Amino acid sequence: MPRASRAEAERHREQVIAATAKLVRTHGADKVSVEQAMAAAGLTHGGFYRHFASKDDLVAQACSAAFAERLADMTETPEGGDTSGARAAFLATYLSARHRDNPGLGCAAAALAVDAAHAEPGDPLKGAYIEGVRNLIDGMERNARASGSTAADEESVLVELSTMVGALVLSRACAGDDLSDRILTAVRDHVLAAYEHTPDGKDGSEAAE
Amino acid sequence: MPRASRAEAERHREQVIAATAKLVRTHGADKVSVEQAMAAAGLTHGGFYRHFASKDDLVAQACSAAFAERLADMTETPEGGDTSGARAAFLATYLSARHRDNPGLGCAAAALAVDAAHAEPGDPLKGAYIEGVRNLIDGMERNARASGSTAADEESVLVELSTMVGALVLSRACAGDDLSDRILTAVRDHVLAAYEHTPDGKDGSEAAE
DNA sequence: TGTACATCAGTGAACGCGCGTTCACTGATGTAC
DNA sequence: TGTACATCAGTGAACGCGCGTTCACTGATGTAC
Repeated sequence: MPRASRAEAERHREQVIAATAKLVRTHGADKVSVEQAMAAAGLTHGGFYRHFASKDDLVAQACSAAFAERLADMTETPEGGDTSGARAAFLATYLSARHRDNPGLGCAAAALAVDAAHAEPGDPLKGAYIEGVRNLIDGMERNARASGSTAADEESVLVELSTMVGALVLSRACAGDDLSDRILTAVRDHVLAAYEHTPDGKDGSEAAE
Repeated sequence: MPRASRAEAERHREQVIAATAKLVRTHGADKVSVEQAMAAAGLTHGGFYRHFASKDDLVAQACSAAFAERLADMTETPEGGDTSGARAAFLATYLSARHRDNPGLGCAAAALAVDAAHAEPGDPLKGAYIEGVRNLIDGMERNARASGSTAADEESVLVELSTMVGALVLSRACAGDDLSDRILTAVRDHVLAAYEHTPDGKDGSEAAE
């Protein structure tokens, strides 16, 4: 494959970013090699630098892409029609065993938090992560307001996000042990219970995909 | 230094573990080299395998040591005499900028969660982490009961731990940005407010070191 | 208590490996006429 | 529309580096007598 058309090259670039977005959430930024990322688009590693300035550049773009995936999911759901149960369903899905066991398709804020924390101030990953979290918080606030929740202020959203991210991160770290499910269940019950006391709150505990 | 006495060798081993417990929380398990760990005891890397079976072995021991440090802190505080404000002080300290900015001296559950999540089932780090979290949860339950809290059941403790770990992890990932402080403050206010409604709850928001 | 010897903590060089990055090269794509 | 040429996406080998691990060696420590 000595020369691809521009359209093909662009598709390759997108494939590499999408694959890296998944790999990076599953294994961590340092465990994904340039070779693996390129192989995901059927390419060898040599052509990497025609697409990206550096590995850090790719990782940052993959981080943004991972956040964007989830944001698309979040804003999609309410379009279905019924907005009342959507939020409960979102929470139940977030705190499901399926989400715990598939970090590659899941929340970037949880999966990349430690990579972002270890990134130096100048690292593009840090910027991409912070922007992603900002957008995520905005999305949660909008959804909370749309569903008529009483807890739509920033503080409530920050607490809720912290609780959910913490539960997911801890349950992944304890995966394989009883404790992992107990954390997920306890937090899911707690967060959902808070919404049964809300105007149009519904029990969505079995609404996960 | 061609041969140290047994007592010296044992002290060296402890120094290496203690230093690694700090390094691993600050930079992540993969970013700490055998050479760095040994240098912390003034040694060269060659003698490493007289102390540890492998790097993974050292990391697992460092993980256990990191959890043990924190548990010692937790059980120490109430001895001071006044148990009522101790828990609020612990929470405020946990959610302080100081804790965020010094992961090397801080909570192992938060700092090592992602490393533990990436560890394979057989990896000794995973076992050490899970045991550490178990002990931490037990300690929190005991403290909650000792302070007469109404939320001393396992479920409440799991929710509280998730919230605190999530807030710390997110605030570290966003360090340098406004958002980082906002997360810490929001969650600190929220968690402390929960204790003002408790029998002997006191406002400990400024009790942090 | 002294002596002779075995043990073993620590050294420093070397190994093999995987990684990010660079580079000369290839040949189809894209463009200028 | 065709031709001639420049561009540049992708290849594969090579680089330098840091890492975990191994090993022959050193010489003080620990022990047996």
